[in-house]
Amino acid sequence: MQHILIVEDDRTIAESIAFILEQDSFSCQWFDNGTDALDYVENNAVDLMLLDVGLPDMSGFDVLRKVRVKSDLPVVIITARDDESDQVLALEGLGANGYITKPFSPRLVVAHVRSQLRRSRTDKNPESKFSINQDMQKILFHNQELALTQTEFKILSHLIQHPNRVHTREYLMNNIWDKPKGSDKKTINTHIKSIRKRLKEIDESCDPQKLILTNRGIGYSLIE
Amino acid sequence: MQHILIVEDDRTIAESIAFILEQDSFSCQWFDNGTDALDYVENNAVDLMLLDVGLPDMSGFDVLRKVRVKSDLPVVIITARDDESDQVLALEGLGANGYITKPFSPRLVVAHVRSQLRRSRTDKNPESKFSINQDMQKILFHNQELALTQTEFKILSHLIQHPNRVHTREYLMNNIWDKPKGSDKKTINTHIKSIRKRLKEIDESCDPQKLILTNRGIGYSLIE
DNA sequence: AGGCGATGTAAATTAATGTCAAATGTTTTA
DNA sequence: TAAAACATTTGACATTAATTTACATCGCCT
Repeated sequence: MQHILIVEDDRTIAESIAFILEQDSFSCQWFDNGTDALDYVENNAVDLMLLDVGLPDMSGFDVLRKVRVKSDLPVVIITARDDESDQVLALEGLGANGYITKPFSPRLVVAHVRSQLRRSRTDKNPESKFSINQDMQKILFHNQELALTQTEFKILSHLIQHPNRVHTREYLMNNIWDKPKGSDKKTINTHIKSIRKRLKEIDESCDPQKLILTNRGIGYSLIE
Repeated sequence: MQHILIVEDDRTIAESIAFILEQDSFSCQWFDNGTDALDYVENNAVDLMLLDVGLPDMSGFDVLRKVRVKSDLPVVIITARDDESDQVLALEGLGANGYITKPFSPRLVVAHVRSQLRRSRTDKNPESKFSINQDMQKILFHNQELALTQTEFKILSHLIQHPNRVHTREYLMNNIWDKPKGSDKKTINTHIKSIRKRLKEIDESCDPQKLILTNRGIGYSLIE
């Protein structure tokens, strides 16, 4: 499932966007200010950011600038000002990926989101060794079913859905399954170990440590 | 040089767009109808298509549909009708990548084009020998991956992000990784040394001492 | 020449992760 | 409901990697 970050200080607007995005099977996280949003982006796997320009603590343009220092995250600007020079600045100067002017229907937002995410999907390797059946809670590896527990399923499917990037232990533990904060970080090691073991069971010749990479000091990542 | 296809039946508009795109060092090809444009797309290397909806022979939406059968070419729709449902259809249903409503300034068109063609910050700074992949916490040097430890990564990415200026040992040690103050300053030498070694491993012919400069008595700086 | 920093090597220290088994929690089943 | 079966968490310990320290030597700059 793809995860959308909504940064918008108008609660009503944010909620209507979130509502329709969730209907379209995106997951959402909402912040009403830039500071919290930037903090969240740093530590969580966000697929796209919807960013209002008029925020209480800082301009959305400043938020975008700060995001762009570190990442290529698709950012779609939402603004009440229909000013062409703002749009040029955002798209060309600051690296925004899309621009929507208020008023807009939530449907239009979804259209922009899908349009932006379509490309990154095609960038991804279509012939992954894995395939996920969310309904059945099953993952196929080389077309063979992996016997995974609940937690293992959650971890592995998250890694598969966001391959080629590092996921910190904190992130996995706090967001993938709801562990109280400050839990023993070694728990995740055990799960990873058993996921690797199960991969090996199916493909004796594979090197599970190269499929699920340990990024020392950071976390784990799945390589495609 | 990137090649833009303009499909627009209004000669004046097409020419003004082409003019400013060419100023921005894109090359352009113009057609005033869908049929010729589709034919051209089939047989030429086009990087992006600017597509008017109102064409004499067929709707721009039909052109887009036909393009999408075969390719993921970025297509930006240009239209005189500011109709939200059209926009939703184009972006979500037909797979358009951008949407501009008339009237618009040529500058805005360029902004959209650039926004669509921008991939990663990697090629934004093509002169730089380095690119940082924050997702994987990896640094590429001449497009080859550097095998860095955490501390080395932190130091080098800091140097890359603030090139051409001197960073004192104290600064690096206190800000990049939290060492207690008054630690042995030679620690940093060892890290720099090993970073240089890894640069040399990738590019035997390079002189790591000129890339990462020692500023005697002060600290280190990365030269671009 | 003298001093500062670079380099190479190595060892000691510290930290992160892997591994295993036992303890705890949860669900299923008889 | 109790026992069994399974899932998850935890802690102890082993293993591996990263970091720091130390020391000998070399070379450059003033």
